[in-house]
Amino acid sequence: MAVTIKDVAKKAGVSPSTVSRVLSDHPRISTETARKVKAVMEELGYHPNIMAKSLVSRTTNSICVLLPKPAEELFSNLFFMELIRGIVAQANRAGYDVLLSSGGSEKEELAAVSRLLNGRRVDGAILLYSRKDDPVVDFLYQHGYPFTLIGRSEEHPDILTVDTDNVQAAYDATKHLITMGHERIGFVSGPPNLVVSQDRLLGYRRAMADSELEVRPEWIVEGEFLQESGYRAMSFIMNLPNRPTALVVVDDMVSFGVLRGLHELKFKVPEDLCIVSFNNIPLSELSTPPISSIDIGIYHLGYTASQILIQSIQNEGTGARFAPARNVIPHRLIVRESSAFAVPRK
Amino acid sequence: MAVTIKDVAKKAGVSPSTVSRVLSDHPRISTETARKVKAVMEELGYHPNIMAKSLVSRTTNSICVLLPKPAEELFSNLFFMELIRGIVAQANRAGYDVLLSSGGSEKEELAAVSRLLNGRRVDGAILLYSRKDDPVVDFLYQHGYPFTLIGRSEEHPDILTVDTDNVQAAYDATKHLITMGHERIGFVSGPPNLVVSQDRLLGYRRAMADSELEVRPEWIVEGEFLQESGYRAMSFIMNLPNRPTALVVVDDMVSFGVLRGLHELKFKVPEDLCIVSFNNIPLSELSTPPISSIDIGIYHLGYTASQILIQSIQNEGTGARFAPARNVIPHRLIVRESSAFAVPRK
DNA sequence: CTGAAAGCGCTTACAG
DNA sequence: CTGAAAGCGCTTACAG
Repeated sequence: MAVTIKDVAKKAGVSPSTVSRVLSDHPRISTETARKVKAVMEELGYHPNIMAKSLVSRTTNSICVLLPKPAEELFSNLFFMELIRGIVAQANRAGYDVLLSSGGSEKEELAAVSRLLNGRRVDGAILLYSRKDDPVVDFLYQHGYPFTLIGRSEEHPDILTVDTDNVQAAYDATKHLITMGHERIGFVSGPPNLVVSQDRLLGYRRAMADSELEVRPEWIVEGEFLQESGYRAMSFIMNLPNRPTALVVVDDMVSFGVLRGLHELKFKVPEDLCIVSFNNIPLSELSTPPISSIDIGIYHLGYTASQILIQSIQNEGTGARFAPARNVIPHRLIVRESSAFAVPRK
Repeated sequence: MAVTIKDVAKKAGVSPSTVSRVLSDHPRISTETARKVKAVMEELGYHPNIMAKSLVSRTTNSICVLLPKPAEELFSNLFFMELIRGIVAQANRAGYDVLLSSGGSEKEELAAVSRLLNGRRVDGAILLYSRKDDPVVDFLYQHGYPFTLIGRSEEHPDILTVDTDNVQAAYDATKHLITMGHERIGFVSGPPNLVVSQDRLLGYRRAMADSELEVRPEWIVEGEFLQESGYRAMSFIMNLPNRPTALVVVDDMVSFGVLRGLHELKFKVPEDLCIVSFNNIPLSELSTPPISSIDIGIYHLGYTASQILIQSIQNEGTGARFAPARNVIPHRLIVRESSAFAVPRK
């Protein structure tokens, strides 16, 4: 049987209320009493029961993170791990625990969220993905539970989100290639129904248009956030009659596939084809050649998501809102060897 | 204010006890009553308060996973993510929630564990690393809390662990190279104080000894579980007068460094040097060339760790023990291009 | 098969 | 500054 507040109270010759007050550093407690009670707690090895505290305080000091279903694991595990590291680091710093949840099916996912939030096991949630018409988002939104979306929601512009300005990021990536003298630039995209694919494609188009460069439909290939996509895209793109001299690739993992495909086809990077991609996962500087990539600050995204979620939990009821609904984490282009080839001027 | 058991009881015209019994599928409840109560629960949108339940049942249906400190993040994030995926999948299936915790310093780590276990917030813990003289292990062990170690403990042979037979795995890897005709085989190791480095080195030595092959000290290089280590090792090893024709490398990430180093030095894999490494992370089949690797079933390791932990939690008190203390997950060699070069017979 | 009562370990107005 | 009491939402012997 664990030591309770009563045991401490009895041994210290005070009431349970007093022990509780010492525990929460209540101001109106004499230094003497506090000292004595603390000594007894130490002596008895007292540890407050978190569940009991939660029950009465109606707050859990926990948040949950919802992993996407395996089927939708479009990004690399590296991406999620980095996100989670950021979330856990910030949450722990703020005194919050992080609960991980991953539903098998969409139904299970919703059931899990309902159990955790309705069951008052966590104070809020972070969603690591943004789908269209997500029932989980609807659930959280309708019940008024605090939550943060890593990504962007088109349906609910007022919910808390942390995101990259993907349009601008793609614009920057494309502009970099244009500055290097490239005029025929292709785009290897992800699943067309994902907001991130759309945004990055749009940024690419804008940069091309701003420089009055042609975008041919066959230069744009859609696929998954998987190496295979990049791999497969190469045999198509490199066989085009007037093929691009550079590519903007939607994700580093896809770029790995691109590199492998080019290697097999005996093309050289960056001489035959320049590449810039997104996310700057740790491996992108280790490939042969190292890949130029837009660093979107994954850890920072997670860290911020946790921060604004906890803020909104703690300000619940007060109505105060410190973070804007949409939080954009700055990105920056890291230039490496894969784009280090200037096209000779004609 | 959320709907409680009392609200349901009142509306259904029964006592709270009955509602509670319906909730836990108590056998001695009439079908009629159960039906009615369930209907009311549905109607009112009742969700049991998990904290209240935990408080009285003295069990949380949660486990925590302790991430290694950033400083000790020797393995790749990919490795941990895969482990966590396995843990979360099994735990959720068994009706358990998973709490993630990562201490900044060793002190914070211990404080977190103490808070979670002593504070009865979780029923048990999984440690993702095995250090020597780990105070966290000592703490859990002395308090008799259920926990599982992913790795091997030399100090406490009786604690629950899930592990790879690393000696055998390294033996197999080395034997594979020997079978291909290699006689001068080197070993790129990890930090010498880690059990996994020691075990794999031992397996290598045994395989070499069994085949009566010489092991020269300069063929063995120690480092970190980082790409840099492999990278740096190459300029040393490839400049040896009588250099190896094959290498056993302690980890796939290190192999990536090895490949990069060899590429820069203009050596070809597998023609100039064959490579076999460990862990078979998803990327090892995507490098140029794809790396032969010992698949240690990372997801499976996590899955099993969760399984035996939850088993031991549920059998606590009964004294029953279904899993042996040490659980070994089988490994297997995946041969790829990096070792697909047979040394010509002399 | 069902209910009244006690209790899990804590907090917090209300008094004093 | 401190204590007695009520209560957070649930479970579970004990009766009947």
